[in-house]
Amino acid sequence: MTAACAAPILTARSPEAVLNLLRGNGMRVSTARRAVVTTLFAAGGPVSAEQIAAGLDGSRLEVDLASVYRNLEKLEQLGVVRHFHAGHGPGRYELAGEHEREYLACDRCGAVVEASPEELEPIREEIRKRFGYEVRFTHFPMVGLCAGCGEADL
Amino acid sequence: MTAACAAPILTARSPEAVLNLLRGNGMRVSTARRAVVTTLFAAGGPVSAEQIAAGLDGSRLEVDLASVYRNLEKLEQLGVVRHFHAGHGPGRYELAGEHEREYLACDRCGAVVEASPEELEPIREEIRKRFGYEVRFTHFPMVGLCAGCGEADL
DNA sequence: ATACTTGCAAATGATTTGCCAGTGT
DNA sequence: ACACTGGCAAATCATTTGCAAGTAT
Repeated sequence: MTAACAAPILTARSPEAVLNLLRGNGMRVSTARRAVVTTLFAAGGPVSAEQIAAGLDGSRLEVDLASVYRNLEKLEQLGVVRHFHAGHGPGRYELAGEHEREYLACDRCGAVVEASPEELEPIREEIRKRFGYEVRFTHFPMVGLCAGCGEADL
Repeated sequence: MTAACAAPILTARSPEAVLNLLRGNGMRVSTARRAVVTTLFAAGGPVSAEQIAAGLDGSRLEVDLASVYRNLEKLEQLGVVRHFHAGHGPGRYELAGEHEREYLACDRCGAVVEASPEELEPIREEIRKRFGYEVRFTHFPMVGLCAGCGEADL
């Protein structure tokens, strides 16, 4: 196999673009692989491996879960996919863009909002100064209560 | 059984104090229970259920893991114990103090440092303002690279 | 004596791995 | 043809649950 590219190659515009990218990296385009990719495009946001396996519409499993995980892993190595863990529950996968994404997750309803590294920089800086830690909310988002759940709490 | 107290009752000074607290709440003091409590005191910091079951010294399992989890759950309901999830890997349990604790975890080496809600308030405020989220790093710490691992990274 | 507890086994949920048959190229 | 893949079953990891036997009170 050709050497895998660890750094994100480019923002994939379409399922076909990704599929070609795969071909270019010595990977084959199988039905399962195609399903994972197109489902990821159709989802338009973070989804679980199980959702991908079910083909979004929650119907019967169209692709074996093991294959989904194996494909997601490879796609992630190619920089086409990324995933994060929002509290309890399964990991969430989505197409990777050219810009890094960080998140905030609601502990109660599971809602996830995206944040850009730039707008989180002041926070990162504060933590860096105070604790010497370089925090990232890309793989493990910040967890708390979203506006809605926070109100319901009072 | 007596109504369980959800709010933290008091800071437990000693294993005996906790054990008495349990008795006062209609719980019995069994060998397994005693082991969990004393191990928690001996640990002096966050440990996994497995470590507790092994009796710290990593020897053979002294208490069944299921019992450890069951006990930790009850102790947590009583406000004597708390736990958090630092990235991948098992949850970490420790004695609860009177003050709430938040954490920062290193994604690479697993190191966890404690932070007080007060020193994190500016960050909480920033997030509140910017996203309307009320974040807490008590159950899901902030994750990143600690000073040591960050350097090794460059 | 009785209810609370335990150990052990089996079940869960998320994810990974072994294997061999199937298929892109 | 041949290496890459997929499906399926079994294995892992962390945690939970069912149960019958054991024990604190």
